[in-house]
Amino acid sequence: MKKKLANLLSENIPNLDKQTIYDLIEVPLNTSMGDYAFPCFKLAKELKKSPKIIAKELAEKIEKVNFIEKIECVNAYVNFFVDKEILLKHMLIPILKQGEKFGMDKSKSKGNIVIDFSSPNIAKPFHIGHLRSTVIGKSLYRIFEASGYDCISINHLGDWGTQFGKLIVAYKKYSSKEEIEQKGIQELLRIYVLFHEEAEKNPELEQQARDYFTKMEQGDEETLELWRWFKKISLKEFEDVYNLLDVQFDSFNGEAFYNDKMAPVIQELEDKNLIKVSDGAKIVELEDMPPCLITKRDGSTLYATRDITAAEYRKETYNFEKCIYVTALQQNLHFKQLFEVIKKMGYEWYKDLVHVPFGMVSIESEDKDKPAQAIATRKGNVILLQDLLTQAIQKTKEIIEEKNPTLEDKDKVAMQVGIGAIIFDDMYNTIIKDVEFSWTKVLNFDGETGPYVQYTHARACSVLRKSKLAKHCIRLVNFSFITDEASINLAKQLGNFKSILSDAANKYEPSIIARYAVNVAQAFNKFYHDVPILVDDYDVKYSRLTLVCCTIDILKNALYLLGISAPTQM
RNA sequence: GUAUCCAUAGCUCAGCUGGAUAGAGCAACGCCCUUCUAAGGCGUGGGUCCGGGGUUCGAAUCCCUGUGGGUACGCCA
Repeated sequence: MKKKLANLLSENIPNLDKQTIYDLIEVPLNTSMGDYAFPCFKLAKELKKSPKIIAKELAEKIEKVNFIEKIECVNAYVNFFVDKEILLKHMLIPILKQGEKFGMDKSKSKGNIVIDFSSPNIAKPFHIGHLRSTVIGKSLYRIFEASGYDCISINHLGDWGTQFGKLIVAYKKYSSKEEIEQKGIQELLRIYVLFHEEAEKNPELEQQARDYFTKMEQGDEETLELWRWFKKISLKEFEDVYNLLDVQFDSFNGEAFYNDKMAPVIQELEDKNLIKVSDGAKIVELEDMPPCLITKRDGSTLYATRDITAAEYRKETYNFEKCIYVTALQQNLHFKQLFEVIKKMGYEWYKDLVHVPFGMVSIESEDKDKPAQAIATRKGNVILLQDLLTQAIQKTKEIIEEKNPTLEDKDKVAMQVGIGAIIFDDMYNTIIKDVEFSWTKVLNFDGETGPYVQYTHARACSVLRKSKLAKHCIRLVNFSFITDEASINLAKQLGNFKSILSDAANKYEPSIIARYAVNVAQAFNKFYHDVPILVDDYDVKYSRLTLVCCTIDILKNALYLLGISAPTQM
């Protein structure tokens, strides 16, 4: 539609090329200003005439063609009113034809994208700080999958390091086999916190922890046995969480996986003359930023070493078009350094490495005047995801009992909606923003929330159910019966899906999908309120039901892209 | 100190590749269920777009600068 308009305009504007004209065309906020608008400011310079006069001349010059209903000139804008029937056809027919597949290019024809996300340090319980990476990563997975890529999800587990040395010390001093087997990760957390409390008084403990970790690195069977045991217990808990959130990983290759793969990479850095020795540590010097540490004074490896190794391994294994790291903003420098080292190694694919950073989560202070508190597992200042989800599901159940007590499958729906609320809340704002966790806010299901979108979807499904017409029956239709503003506005929103999806993919920003879902829901609710759907007149009813069907598909797809399920009743 | 991110309504935020009167939600107050799910819709109030310069016909948006806050900066990840 916009292209057609650009063609039409370019016939009348010889001094601008078609693409420029296309880019200049805007969609006015207010429908009283037409469906599309062309601002004439750019032309003013070239033609050396006031933009108002140009707009007026242009409006008179353009011949009316079939799809244009009216051309108006307001100030320096030429406003186009498109024939509503043609507009509706253009927006809705592709959705009606393709249904749930609309806008979802699952051909995997564009190559591979590796997404590294969630990646928690294990042996600590899953808390709200881990949630963001998990939820954003999963959404990006679906966004790129729907954009034609084959995605590979990698959980780069933090399953190696001094923290395990600490746990071994703590286990031997404060716990027992029975207690850990009985209480699982709760017990691991308890002794981990206790370790840090004791280590403040007795720094000797830290050294013991480092010694145990060194033993692990040297292949000491007794400590490795404990490590494997802790890892197994942790993974069990993580799997429960991933099942609840419906997240799957193609690979769990974490830090331990790269233990035996780093030596050749260090050698490669040496061979390429990138290594310098500073204070006994091996570093790579970088321009405009601090050097990247490759090995410690004692020869052991670091975070960056593992990430360089992992990047090379992933390129070899998956031959990715992009490799995306979903981590907190705090790791900005690390990734800048990592990408720069890869570049210095001579790999052109350093350009395909992308860091998608998100803001920090803190916990709202009970005293409102005090600042929010940082999450700190060591201090026990955490909100566990299990608790959060339990509360959200409980709250949902109460609302269902109150609003829709005869609903079937209450427990299932409560889970879908409660979890959906949490996921949606985490991605509704631009992901770079810091989040201050607040129980009252996260458990409020009014307004721009996941439940609002889900509710709208369920409402649309309900109308369709009551119509007694099957969804697949509602296909081609005479759109001349749709003339009111609420319907047309809804159709326009529905027609935006594809461009919203590509915008979200280009910006690595799931919030764009979330906000779009709310816009569609708002447009539908307005339509639902203003326009009776199940009326006696068959043609009117049928054409309005097309809008209902399209809304169902679009909302379902938008929620899918966010990793949220769309119940048909709630 | 250096780098980086952020600053828009009481609160949480959209808008930022420059364009028409700066938009939502929450909170507050008022209205709408004998009609398809009121987890909804409508209305009212609420703004020095952090300050100051600059570029431009035009700046919340771009550039410079100041302020306030977050984060990171060699042997953690």
